[in-house]
Amino acid sequence: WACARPSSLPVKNRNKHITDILEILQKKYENLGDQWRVKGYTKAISSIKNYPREITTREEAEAIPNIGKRLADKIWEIISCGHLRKLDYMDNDVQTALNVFTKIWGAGPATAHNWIAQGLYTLDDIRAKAKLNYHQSIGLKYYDDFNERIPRAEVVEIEAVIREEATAIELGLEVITCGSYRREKPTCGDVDILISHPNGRSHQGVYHKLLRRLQAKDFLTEILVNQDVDIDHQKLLGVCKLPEEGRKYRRLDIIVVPYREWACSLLYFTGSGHFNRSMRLLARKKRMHLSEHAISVGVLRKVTACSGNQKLTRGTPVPTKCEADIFALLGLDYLEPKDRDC
DNA sequence: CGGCCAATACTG
DNA sequence: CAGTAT
DNA sequence: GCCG
Repeated sequence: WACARPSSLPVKNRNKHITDILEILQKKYENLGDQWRVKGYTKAISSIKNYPREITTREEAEAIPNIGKRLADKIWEIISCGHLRKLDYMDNDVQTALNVFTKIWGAGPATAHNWIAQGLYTLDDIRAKAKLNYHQSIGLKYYDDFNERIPRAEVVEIEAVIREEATAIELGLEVITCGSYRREKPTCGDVDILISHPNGRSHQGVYHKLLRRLQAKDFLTEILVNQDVDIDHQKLLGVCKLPEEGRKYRRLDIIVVPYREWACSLLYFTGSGHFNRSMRLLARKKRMHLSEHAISVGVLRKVTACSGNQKLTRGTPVPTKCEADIFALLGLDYLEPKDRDC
């Protein structure tokens, strides 16, 4: 299980000539929205990158975990011909455009294909002719900034602004930056900030005041999604910019949760996404249910032909005070955030 | 074959 | 509902 | 895509 062991030290990839080509194919399937095939490629490419020797035969390839007949054939063609004919049949202009378009926040494979079907191939085409929804218009406006990594030092600055404003509203709030920052990555794609209050009630009302304050000082510049689920749960997907000249616009997520959900929220928003899915599947196998709200035991599921696993009972939520409680319930050794990067 | 690296919320 | 996002 |  990915959630059961820390990510190991990287090994030198002795088959880059193979993985480079497979990654192009994987990208193609990403652009098609074929998530399961992409997962298959991810596992296969990872296995190859961790393989200690240069692969020289088809049999050797097929013996590697997560490499089946189809990938073994492709690998053999790469080894023997130095080339994969399948790539020649790909329309590179289309693939290039898809890669560019799907990096617009709010545009995925379906939208990107629609645009190409309309004869649009460049960001200038999109600016001039595409019909954009609100999310996509913001994604396009800040295209370069959003696709730039955020140095940890800047995440610290952004967090400081939010903590200062939050603390001015209510003393004792917990404000913590999650995501790749908490996993100690050198740079981050966005800033994920989780807010709650240990007394279990003073988080209420903080969200709206915080948004107003951040907007008033022109720090929060755009609101993409404003989820106001109930009095206990709010989530912002927005855009922020530090005040100094030349600062970049950054994607900012703020989540406010009740303190009873602190541990599960912290776990969820720290990720990684892969780690979360792995942990949730393990929970399911153990007849539990893990979400960003809670971990429940005694969940019964019905297995039906058409809709797969459906929950019959919600089970009983187990109180948790920290992430370690969740690991323990699942029978796992605790992993530090930096070791959840898989 | 069907499951897999999930569960949930919003937009249009 | 499909699409996109976390 | 791979796997059982």
